[in-house]
Amino acid sequence: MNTRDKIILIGDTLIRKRGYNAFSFSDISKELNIKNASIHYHFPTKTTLVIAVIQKHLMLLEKFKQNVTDENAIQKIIKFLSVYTIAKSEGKISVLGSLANDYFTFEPEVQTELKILTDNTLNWLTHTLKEGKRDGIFQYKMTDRNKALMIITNILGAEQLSRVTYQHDFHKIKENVIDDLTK
Amino acid sequence: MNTRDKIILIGDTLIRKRGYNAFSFSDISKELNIKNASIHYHFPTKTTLVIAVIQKHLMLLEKFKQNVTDENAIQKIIKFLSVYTIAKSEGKISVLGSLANDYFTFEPEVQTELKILTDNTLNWLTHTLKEGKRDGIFQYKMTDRNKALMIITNILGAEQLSRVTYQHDFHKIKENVIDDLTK
DNA sequence: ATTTGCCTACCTACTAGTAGGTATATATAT
DNA sequence: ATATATATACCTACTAGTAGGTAGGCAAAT
Repeated sequence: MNTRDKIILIGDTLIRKRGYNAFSFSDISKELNIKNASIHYHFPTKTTLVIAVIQKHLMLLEKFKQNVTDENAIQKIIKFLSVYTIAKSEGKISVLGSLANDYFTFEPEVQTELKILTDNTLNWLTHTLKEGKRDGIFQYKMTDRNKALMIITNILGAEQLSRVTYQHDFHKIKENVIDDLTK
Repeated sequence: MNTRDKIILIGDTLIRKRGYNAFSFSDISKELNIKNASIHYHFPTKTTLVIAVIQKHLMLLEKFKQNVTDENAIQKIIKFLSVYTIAKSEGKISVLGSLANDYFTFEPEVQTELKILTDNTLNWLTHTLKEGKRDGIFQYKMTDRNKALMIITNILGAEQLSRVTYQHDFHKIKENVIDDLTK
């Protein structure tokens, strides 16, 4: 892996473990054993780095969508949630959750990119729920987008809350989300 | 109001609007038109300030509990959720949500206080749900604590997500939580 | 006379970011 | 093949500004 990609990877981890405003370029440079100025060679500002991190996740989301296109709705949802579970087991919350928290401290460009990632995620979830309902796998009364909102907020909230309470709470919430959908 | 309480109030607002790691003592001193060092007179460290903020919310929670003791479960839940709605309309998320995000950047004492606030909130919610179920007002299959977890994560997640999407999403999620409980 | 609540004036450590230099590799022109 | 130019990826050394925090002084209230 080249240095640029390593910086993105470490930045991503720091954002999701500690938060955007709780890490500095020197955290990254120390881990890579290069100098602070060298990080600025690859990313002139912290803003350009966080945008690169968001764009990596936009790419990963597209890949994920393609990987699960042939599966049924319930399998899609289970795999979607397992992405958050795996990250959680490594002490990381989602970029979406972490950066949403710091939303008002960002420059407009970052806010725009984050909006795109959020909309993409929410749209995929909405569409997948609709598909599952059409196929008689899922039951719920509210609109598809509202159900998507309920599920995504359960996950984002669970990531946060289980930092304070117990890791186990995250898994309980995830199980409840799936049980509730399939009844 | 004395200066100490003003500092707590401004600190509280900054934490909930921008996050713990995105504000400094000078943000507070500028707003109060006093010097940076004077903040340190009241709160020797940033840690002591955030603890005072959490403890204020512990007090407010106790007051809230007392205020609603005579109401029925559904009214209790509605009033509980409206606390978050009012804050949201002022651009503030809950202390719980904001500080949970920065959990790993805190000293142990802060983590302990935050755990207490979280447990108190969760316990009250669990107890109120149980009460409503006993009285035939609420219907749900999972355990009381699990239901409490689902509701609180919906709210915490909604606070975050609606920063990125639309203010309106927060209200939709809140309505869904109440509708789902009462069916 | 002591406490309260602020002040001036400072400190150290760190932040993001810049200027300018260098070794190495690669591409191009002679 | 050799000289030259260019790009890459780092470096040292620096800047201006901010972070949290401290020492000691002073006026007013208790």
